[in-house]
Amino acid sequence: MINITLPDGSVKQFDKGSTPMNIAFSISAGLARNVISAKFNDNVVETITPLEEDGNLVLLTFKDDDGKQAFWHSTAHLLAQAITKLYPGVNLTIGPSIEKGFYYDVDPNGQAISENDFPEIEKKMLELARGKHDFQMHPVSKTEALEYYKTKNNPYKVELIENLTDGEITFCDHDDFTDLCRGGHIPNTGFIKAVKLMNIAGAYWRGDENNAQLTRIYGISFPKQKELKEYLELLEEAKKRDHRKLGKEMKLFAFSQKVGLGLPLWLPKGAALRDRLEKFLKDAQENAGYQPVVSPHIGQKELYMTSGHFQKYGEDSFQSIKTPQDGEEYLLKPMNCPHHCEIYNAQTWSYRDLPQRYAEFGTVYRYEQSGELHGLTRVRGFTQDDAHIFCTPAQLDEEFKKVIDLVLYVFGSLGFENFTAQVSLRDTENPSKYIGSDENWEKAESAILNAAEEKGLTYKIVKGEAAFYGPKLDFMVKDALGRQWQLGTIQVDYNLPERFELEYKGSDNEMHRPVMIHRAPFGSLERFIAILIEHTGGNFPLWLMPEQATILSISEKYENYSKKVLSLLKKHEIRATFDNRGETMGKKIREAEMNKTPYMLIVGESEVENETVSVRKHGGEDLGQMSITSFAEIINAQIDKEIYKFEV
RNA sequence: GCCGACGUAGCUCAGGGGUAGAGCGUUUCCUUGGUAAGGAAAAGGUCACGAGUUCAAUUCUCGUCGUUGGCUCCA
Repeated sequence: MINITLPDGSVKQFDKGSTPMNIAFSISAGLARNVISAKFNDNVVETITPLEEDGNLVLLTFKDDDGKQAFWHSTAHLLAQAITKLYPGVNLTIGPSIEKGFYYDVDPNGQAISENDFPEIEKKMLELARGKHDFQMHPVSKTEALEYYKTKNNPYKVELIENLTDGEITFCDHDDFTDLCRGGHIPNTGFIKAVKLMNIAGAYWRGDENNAQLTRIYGISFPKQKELKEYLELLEEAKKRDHRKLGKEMKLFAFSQKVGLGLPLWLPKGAALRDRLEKFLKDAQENAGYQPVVSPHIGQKELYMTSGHFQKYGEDSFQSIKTPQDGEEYLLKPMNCPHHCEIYNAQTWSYRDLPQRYAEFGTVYRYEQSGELHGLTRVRGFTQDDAHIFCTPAQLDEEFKKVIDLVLYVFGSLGFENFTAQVSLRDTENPSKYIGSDENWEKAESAILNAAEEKGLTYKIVKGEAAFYGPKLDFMVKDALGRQWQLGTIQVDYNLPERFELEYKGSDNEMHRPVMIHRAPFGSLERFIAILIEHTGGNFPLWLMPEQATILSISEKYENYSKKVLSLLKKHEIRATFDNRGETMGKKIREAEMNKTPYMLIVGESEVENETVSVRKHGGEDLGQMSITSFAEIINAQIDKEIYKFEV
């Protein structure tokens, strides 16, 4: 007998070799019908895996994340089977589950698979699924496994197997299909009732652009048709929040082919929104002891040779700017830090002067790959809310923590609660990607980890994601479609101070090297605003809204009074417009609703008589008639609630 | 940069080898209206650009540019 501990803490005895499915049955038949996977001692196992020892068992259904993963991974097998049947000769590679669904990478071996083929593949998959074929794992020896795929002429699987150790290699069979697989399946294909192939894309084998390009098919599946329908509807809703669509509709920004790829143009409403965000952060930074600085948009090539940026990125960047004089080379500024280092170097410093915190909304230009450009989230010209803190090594921890506070304040004020903190460290196996000594890197990395710990951040560590000069703490936020973007970033840097020979005089009367913190709470204004648009669906906090109120006159007769209201609102610093067109009230309200205007002020005979406005909120709530002053109070109270001061 | 899809009016999109359509928006006229579309008329397009096939190309083919979904990259 073995003792199985269930999630509720209860311990039950079962025969040795009982499977999770046996155990599910012993609890209830209903549960057993829905169990698709299981976790034994934190490892995902099959529902038919015999359990041989005591342990904790979690039975998983499609509602559990791990259950979904098993479900989707199993569907990937099904996709592979369908493709193999429809396109004999394709070479299968890998087919994992992902956050939302699964994909399979195949080498089509010269055959063309396109989106047009999806319906046929989906049909085949469902047809195969209906056979209720069991997924069955069995171990194979390395020799056997290699033999199997060599016969099939599949170099990809052979490569995968060669990197595995004998004894840990398993195949998974279902129906007449066999695939190399480490496990995590649902009991049988019959659970898969709804399948949708989402898109097709090129992907490099093993993610290396020097390797062959494979065809990747993305898909998603569900136990019920209804769930698929709901998922697709959710996707449609998300698309409505796309910042590229809303940015155009709300006249915030535009792109022009004539101006150039990835070079955003800010229209008046968007520029004003940006301005408000800048002012918001400038106020907070002033309270936090930052000093504004300004540096030019270009700098001598030599500057970026000193920093190392040119050696690292020069080839793939905008090329140098020609001058009438021979031998002069200037570059568009890709980073503000070299300039700020020279600002620090403009005078001599004592340890008593540190930290120096230099802040600049600096516009930088980077030649991003054309395929990578994406609305405002990935552009070639953008403005960083950049600052560099020059401090003594002893001040580093404190300064770093203060920056975390500032970033959290910014995110909190703008409603970004669902961020991921990511500590990006260097890839120690690839030292040529980085500059500076091991000692400096270790100091910088431990400073970040300590600060993140002390601030109680939940963070994940990613090796190999550091900047070339130092490790980072990044704050990542997802867009409407679930794609993750880096917004805020804080970086510790011992290396640029060395390269720029930055110094201060210590209490010991000797010269010392300061440490630098690079930081940007927004990251870039462009990307931040893009994500803000997607999170709010264009319904920004009132203090950011381009248009806070609009006056809708019931007829043109009330033009004079409406204009008076408009000027009163202006006196109260409320951004308002006046719609005096000869349209019906229904139409004006509809348009204001579509426009996302937070407050509609209706003006007719009664309002003129009483010197009031009738207030309708976006969404339909009727606040009734009130004086302009009362309305202004409501607006200001709401703004005060939304935006608060950053205190150090 | 790589693989795939797409590019028709200001916007959203339909169409299709014989030089174009809808809705919304715009303009004008009628209507002067009380909480999500009042009515009518008009203007508006080298069908992204270039080449090829064809009697004829916006439609088919190729190329370029752009957009887009991924991959790679991201100081």
